[in-house]
Amino acid sequence: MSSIELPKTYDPSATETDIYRRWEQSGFFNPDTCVAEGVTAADAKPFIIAMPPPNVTGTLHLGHVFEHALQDTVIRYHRMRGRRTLWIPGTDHAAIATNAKYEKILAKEGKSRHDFTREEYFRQVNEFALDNQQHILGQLRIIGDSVDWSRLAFTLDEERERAVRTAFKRMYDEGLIYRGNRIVNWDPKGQTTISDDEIIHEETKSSLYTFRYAKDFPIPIATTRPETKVGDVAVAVHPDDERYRGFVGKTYSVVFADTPLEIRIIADKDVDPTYGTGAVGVTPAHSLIDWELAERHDLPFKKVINEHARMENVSDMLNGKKVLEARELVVRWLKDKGLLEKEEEILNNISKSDRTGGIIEPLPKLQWFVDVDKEFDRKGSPTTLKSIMRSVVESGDITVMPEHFRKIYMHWVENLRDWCISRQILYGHRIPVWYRGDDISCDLVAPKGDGWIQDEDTLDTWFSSGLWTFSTLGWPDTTDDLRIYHPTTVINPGYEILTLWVSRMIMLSGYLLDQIPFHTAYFHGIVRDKDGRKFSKSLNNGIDPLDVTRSNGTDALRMSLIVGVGPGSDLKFDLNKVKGYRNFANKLWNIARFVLMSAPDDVPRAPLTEGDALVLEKLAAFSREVTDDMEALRLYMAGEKIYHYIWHTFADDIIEAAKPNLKSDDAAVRQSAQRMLRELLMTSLKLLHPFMPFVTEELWGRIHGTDDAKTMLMVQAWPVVE
RNA sequence: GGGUGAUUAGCUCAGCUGGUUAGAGCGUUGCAUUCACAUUGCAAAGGUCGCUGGUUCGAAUCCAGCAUCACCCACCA
Repeated sequence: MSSIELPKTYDPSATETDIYRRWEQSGFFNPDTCVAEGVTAADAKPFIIAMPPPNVTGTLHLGHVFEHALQDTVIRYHRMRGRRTLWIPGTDHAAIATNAKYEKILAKEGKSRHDFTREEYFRQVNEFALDNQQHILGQLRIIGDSVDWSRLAFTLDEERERAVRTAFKRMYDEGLIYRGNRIVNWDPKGQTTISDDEIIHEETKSSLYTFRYAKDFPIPIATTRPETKVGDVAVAVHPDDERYRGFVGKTYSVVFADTPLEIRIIADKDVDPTYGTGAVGVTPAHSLIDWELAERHDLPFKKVINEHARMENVSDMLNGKKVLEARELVVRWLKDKGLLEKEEEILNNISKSDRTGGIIEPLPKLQWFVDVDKEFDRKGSPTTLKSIMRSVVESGDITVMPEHFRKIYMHWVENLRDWCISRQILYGHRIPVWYRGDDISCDLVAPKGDGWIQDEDTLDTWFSSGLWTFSTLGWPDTTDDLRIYHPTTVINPGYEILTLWVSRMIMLSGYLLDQIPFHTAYFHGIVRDKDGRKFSKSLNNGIDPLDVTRSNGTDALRMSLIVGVGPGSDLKFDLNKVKGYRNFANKLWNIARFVLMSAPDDVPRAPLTEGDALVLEKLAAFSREVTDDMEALRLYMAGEKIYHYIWHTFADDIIEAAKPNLKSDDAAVRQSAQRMLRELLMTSLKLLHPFMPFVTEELWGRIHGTDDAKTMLMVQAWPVVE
């Protein structure tokens, strides 16, 4: 073999694009191709990750690189391990977020969604989304994702639409999806309902007002939202409260803020007699707890706030006023009439929409829900969606990493309420239900005949992503893909979507397939800036990962995000750490340079000296140790160990010790050293490849040639077989 | 109000089921360098492992309590 000359330094920008192209063209990202080409055994154990689909209109941020570095490292390891390895890529239509983004664009042009027909508007948003998709998919290539592009999916494409409608219909037919008039979280800014999990709470100072509806009203009540009190129908007290017992059952007619009210006094044990005045003004239309109270006591409800957060159905004084204005007016009215007994400052939580920041108004609306407590038959015994979600985690069928998220999950499941899945935006999966007069039809397609009108609402984006692990594999058809690749092996999302996404996958996969969606849920944390703050537009502390990649190489960035970051823990992004791994890539480059210069000839059969044999034995033991870490998903450990071995054992100790032997007069000593160093280099490249795929593949190609795709490092056998 | 996690060198973090002088990277200081690599090498300084008790022959590691920080959940009117 002729000697190979390497430049003195490694230049990632000169090689990465070409290497990715070579990987992609080989077809080996697709496990079926690996089997067909004999790279992977046909009966190999499968290993599958369904990528958490990034928002279709998003741009790549460090959080993505972190998440994808973890997944790609795991995927590459298992592929080299000989497993039938599939990483499914895709994007999420992110209904509300995408819709909001597009409406902003329209607003800039002085237009709104009302300027278009529903179909035209949808077409435009979808086109916008798919244009953007190309952008983010290109970025995933830059960071080296070894995903099977032939299985690319989008949560709102035709195949996924069929899956969504099938899932909806099955659940509808079984009574697990129902339409009901209930209090929902209304976002006046986004003009849509949202689920409980899309709400964020912000602690704020508010005033707590204690007052009476009228002079002759016997019980004072307290509230932070006086304007809603025009919707009151009752006052609830604790049944054992001596102060108020005598009034229970009576009804009072009062005129409150010029609005006539009929207030009944009821007793309910949910009322805390020690808080405030021990009496609650009941506003069934604008408070979930009051709605439930009203149902128990058969009270009417009166809606006084509309979808634009303005007052309605009340006195002229308040009608049409915004909620906050109305609050001031009511307080002034109370003061004028001498009805305000106390005003104090308290801390309480304001609910806002996670997506739009709009202040949530609880409103009664006719919406679609998933019933998590309804019993249905599963193999002859009754169960519920909630109990499916509970049991697979409790039993350990699904492993949760780190373990403490299990508790958080279980606690969340215990307190779960029905899931509101209908949204009043146009971009998303339209509810597959049609109405004609009193007739209703739920099916995959519109019913035959004239006059059927489809439900106007669309589905919560998480409903479609909840089907992700199997909608990407051909479900509802019983495909080979589904048989071979489901359940998937690992899912690797951020812990912030444990409830929004992971729980829904468990629910829907459990119900529709009677399978868990994945065996292990490995949650990662959040990438923060140097000072531990979240990256945000308002702080202007954003870092474009592609800038980091350009100057340091993708490998260095990936490695800096993996080493030393345990499951579930947040990490502070540190450019110096990236630079450290850029230096490491260069160090490896020079190790290879030295080895190829000192051992230009491949002498695999040269007899080993005792010392060199010992080095290789230690290397084998080290490889086994690293393999254990990889199997247990301790990437942060494995990465650090490999780094340390290559730099401080291989380079600092072994190479230095070998130098005299390479110059020895004894040919046997020389050849032994040459063989030992070459084996060390090849094994090091293999061990490091999952973490730093580009530089290792580049070196491998320079040593072994690039003519035959099968010689690529990506598909070489891992140093430890079993 | 309930819950979870964190607290180890100047900084960022490892330290699994308790066992000899507590580790890494970065940073700092000193020295070296025509030798594969200055994107380098060698060496050094630097920690009473948040606090208080307990269990133990022995605890950064287990238990209890406390403190500070962060996060999650919750419709207290």
